[in-house]
Amino acid sequence: MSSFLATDAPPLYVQVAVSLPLYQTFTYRVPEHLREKGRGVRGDRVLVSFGGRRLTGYVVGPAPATPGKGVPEVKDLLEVLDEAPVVTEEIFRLTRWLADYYCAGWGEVLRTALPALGRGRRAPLWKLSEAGEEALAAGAVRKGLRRGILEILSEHREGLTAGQTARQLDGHPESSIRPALRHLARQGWVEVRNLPARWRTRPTLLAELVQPPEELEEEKLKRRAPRQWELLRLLLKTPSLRLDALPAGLRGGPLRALTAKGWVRVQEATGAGDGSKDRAKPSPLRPTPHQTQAFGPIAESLRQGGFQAFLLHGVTASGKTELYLRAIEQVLADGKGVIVLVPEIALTPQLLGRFRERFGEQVVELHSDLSDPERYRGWRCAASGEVPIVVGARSAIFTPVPRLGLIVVDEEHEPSYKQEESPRYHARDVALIRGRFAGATVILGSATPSLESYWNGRKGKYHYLSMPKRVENRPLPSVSIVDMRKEASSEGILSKPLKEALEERLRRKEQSLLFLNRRGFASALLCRDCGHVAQCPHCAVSLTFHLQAACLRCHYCGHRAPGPKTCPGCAGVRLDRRGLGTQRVEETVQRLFPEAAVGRMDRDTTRARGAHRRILDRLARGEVDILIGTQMIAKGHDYPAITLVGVISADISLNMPDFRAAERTFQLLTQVAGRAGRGSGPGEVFLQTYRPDHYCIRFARTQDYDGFCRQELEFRRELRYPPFSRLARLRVESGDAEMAKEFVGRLADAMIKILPAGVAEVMGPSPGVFPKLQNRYRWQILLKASTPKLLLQALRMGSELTEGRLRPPSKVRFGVDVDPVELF
DNA sequence: AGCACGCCGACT
DNA sequence: GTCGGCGTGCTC
Repeated sequence: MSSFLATDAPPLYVQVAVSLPLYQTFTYRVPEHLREKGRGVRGDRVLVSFGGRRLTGYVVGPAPATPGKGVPEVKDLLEVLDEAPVVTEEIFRLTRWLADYYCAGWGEVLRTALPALGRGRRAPLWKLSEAGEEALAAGAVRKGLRRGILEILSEHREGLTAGQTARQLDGHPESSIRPALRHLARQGWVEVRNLPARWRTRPTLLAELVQPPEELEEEKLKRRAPRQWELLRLLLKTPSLRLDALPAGLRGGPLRALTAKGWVRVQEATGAGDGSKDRAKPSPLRPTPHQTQAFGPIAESLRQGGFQAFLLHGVTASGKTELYLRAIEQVLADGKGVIVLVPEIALTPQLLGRFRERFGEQVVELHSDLSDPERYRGWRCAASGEVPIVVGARSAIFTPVPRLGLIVVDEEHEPSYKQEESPRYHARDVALIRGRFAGATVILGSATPSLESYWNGRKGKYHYLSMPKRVENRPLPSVSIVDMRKEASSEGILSKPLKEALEERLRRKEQSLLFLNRRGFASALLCRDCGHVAQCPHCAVSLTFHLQAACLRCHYCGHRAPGPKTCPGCAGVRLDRRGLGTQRVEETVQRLFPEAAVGRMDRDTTRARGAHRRILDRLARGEVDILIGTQMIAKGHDYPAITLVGVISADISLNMPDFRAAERTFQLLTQVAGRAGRGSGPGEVFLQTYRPDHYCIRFARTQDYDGFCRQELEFRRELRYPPFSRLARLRVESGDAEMAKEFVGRLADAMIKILPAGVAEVMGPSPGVFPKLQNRYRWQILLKASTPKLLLQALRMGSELTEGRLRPPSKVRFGVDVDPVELF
C-alpha cells in the first residue's frame, strides 16, 4: 500500500536463526519478488536452504548491506511461510532470554514458541512453465493424464492446486494427479509455488441454539447422553458459540446429534462481531473473606499495571479458580489480555468448563492434542487480539497476546511445566520473565507451592497470599497413618485398617479411591521391618540399588557401596526392592471384594482417546465403587460421593533418589487427600507407609504445609540444594557404554580443572538411575552454584569445552538441563 | 542436527 | 588394491 513511503526500506540482506541447536545466525538475501511485497522482514518465518537441506528459519533482523568477509555465498530466502510476520518484539525478547538462560539455540526456541505450520499451509500452486508451454505446443506429450494436466494448466495460467486440477479432470483422483504433477515438475514443464499459510482458512462457524428441548427431553439427555447434555448446557447459557471455542470433545458427535434433533444449528458468522454479544458474566458466588482479602492486592496490581508476582497459596477447594476469574474480569474490563497456564489441559476439564461458563467464546484453548491447523487458528485468534483469554499448557506462555495484563500459572508446583526436551524451559519461570517484560501481573497458584516459590514468597520476592480455608467451611479430611512395618502378611498392598474402611464404604454405597504412584521403581532398598532406607552420606538422597553390580549407588555424586545382605538399622533380612503396580492392586482388591465394581485409571487404561473421560464419567454416575489409579486420579475432579482415599504406598515416591522426593510426596499426598470428602461429609484418608516417622509423612497427616516447608527448607539449606542454590545437569547418553563413561569422565575432570573456586561445584559423574535404558547408557554431571549468574558462567565455560577441545563423539549425545526438575 | 571430507583397518 | 569406520568441521 504505502510501501514507497516507508522509511524502513525492506532489507536486502537479513539475519536468519535456523531451527537447529546453533548459537549463531546466518545471512540470507531477500529475493526481489518478496521484497516488492515487503516480505522477508524481521518476524517472518521462512524456508531456507541450509547445508544442502531445506530448513525453517526466522528472520531476526536486517544484515549489513555487504555480507561478512568469510561468507562464501549468500543464498536467497526460498519462501515466506506465513501471511504475516509471526514473531512479535515481545516474543523476540522472551525467546532470546530463554535461549541464553537455558543454553539453547535461538531458532530452536523460536520453533517451540510458534505454532507448527502443519497442514495450515495452503496447498502448493502448480503452474505451466515456459518449457511446458513449448512442450505442449510441440506435442511432446500426445495423450494421457499428463497431456490433460498440461492442457488444463495452460487454460489456467495463474496456476491451480492439485485438488483444483483433479476437479477439472473429472474421473482422476487427486492421488493420481499429484505424482503426475511431480513428474511434470521434474521435467521442468510445470513449476510449483508454495503459498504462505493463511491467517484463517475457514469462516468462523457458530453453533446456535434454535429452540431448547422440553424438560422431559432434557432429563433424558442428561442421563443418556452426558456429552450432548454438556453442550446443550453451554448453549443454554450462551445461545451462540464459536465452534473453535468449544471443547474438542463436543465439536463432533454431540453437536451433530443436537443438530439432527433440530435444537441447534451451525451457521457462518456474519460480520466481525461473530456473535460476541456474550460478555463476561458477573461472579455468581459471594466471595469468602479470604478471597476478598487475597483479591485486594491483586486488583491493586492490575489497576497499577506493571510487573508484580503473587504466590496464591490456597488449600484445595479454597476457591483459587474463582479468584482467577475475578482477576481476569478486571483485566478484560481494561481491554487487556490474559494467559492462563494449566499443567495438562486434558486433566483439568472442570477448570476449563468454568472459564467457558464465565467467558464463553472469549477463551481460546491451546493444548497438545489439538491438530496443527486447529492450534494455528487458535493461536491466530489470540495473537490478533480477537480472543483475549488463552488457556493452555506449557507452550501457551509464548502466545503473543496483545496488551498482556495478567498471567496465571495454576498448580505452579507441577513438574510438567518443565519441558523435558530441548529447549528445557520451565513455563512458570518463563511466565515470570514474560510478566516482567510485558509489565503484567503474574499469579502463581497452588495448594502446595514448590519450595522455590514458597521461599520467594517468604523472602518477599513475590506477594504471598494465603487462603487457608475451604469454601463453605468444608472440613479437611482426617488422615490416618498405617504403619506397614506392623502389618504382617498383607503382601504390602492392603492393610487391615484400609481393608475395613473399604468394606464399610461398600456397605454404605460410597465410593473409594486407591492411589498408587506407580512411576516409582523398586530400586531403593527398603527394610520391611524397620523402614530403614539406605541414604547417600554426601547427598542425603536415597541410594539406588543397581541389580547388575549388586551395589548401591548415589545418583548425584556417584558414591558407591556394596549392597547389604542385612539391614544396617535393625539387622533384619527382609530387605525389599519389590515393585508394586496399579494392576496388581486391582487384582488384589477385586479378589478381596468380588462383589465391588472396581475401576482402574492409569496410562495403560487411558491410552485410547476419550478413555480418561469415560472412566471419570462412570465414576460420576456411581458405576464404580473403588477406583484405583496413579497421579491421574489425584487431579482436579470433584466427586462428592468419594469419602475414602487410600494411599497404597507413600514410600515409592518418598524413596526416589531425588532431593525433591519429600516435597513431591507431600504435594502428592495433599492432593490425593483433597479428593476425599468434597461433598458434605468429612473424608477419610489412609496413608500406608514403612516410614511413618519421616517428617514428610508426619506433616502430611496434619496437612501442615508450613510445618513441612520449614523442615524441608532447613534440610535444603544445609545441603545447599535449591532454593539455596542453582543446579544444572549435563546429560551424557550413548548406545556405547564405554564411550559414554569415558566422555563423561573426561568432561567432569575438565570442568573441575577449569572452574575457578567459588563459581560452581561439580558433582559426579554418576550413572543414570537406570544405568541402561532402551540400550542407551546414561550418565550425568551436576553443577551446583550459589546464584543463577554463577551457574551460567560455569555453563558458558563448559560449552566452550564441549564446542571445542571436548566435543562429544558422534555416538554420544550431550545436552544441558538448567534448573532440572527430573533428575534421572 | 545432518552431511561431507579425510584418514586408518579388514575385505572382494 | 578398495569399502567403510567415525573424528572434525561447516552450514549464510
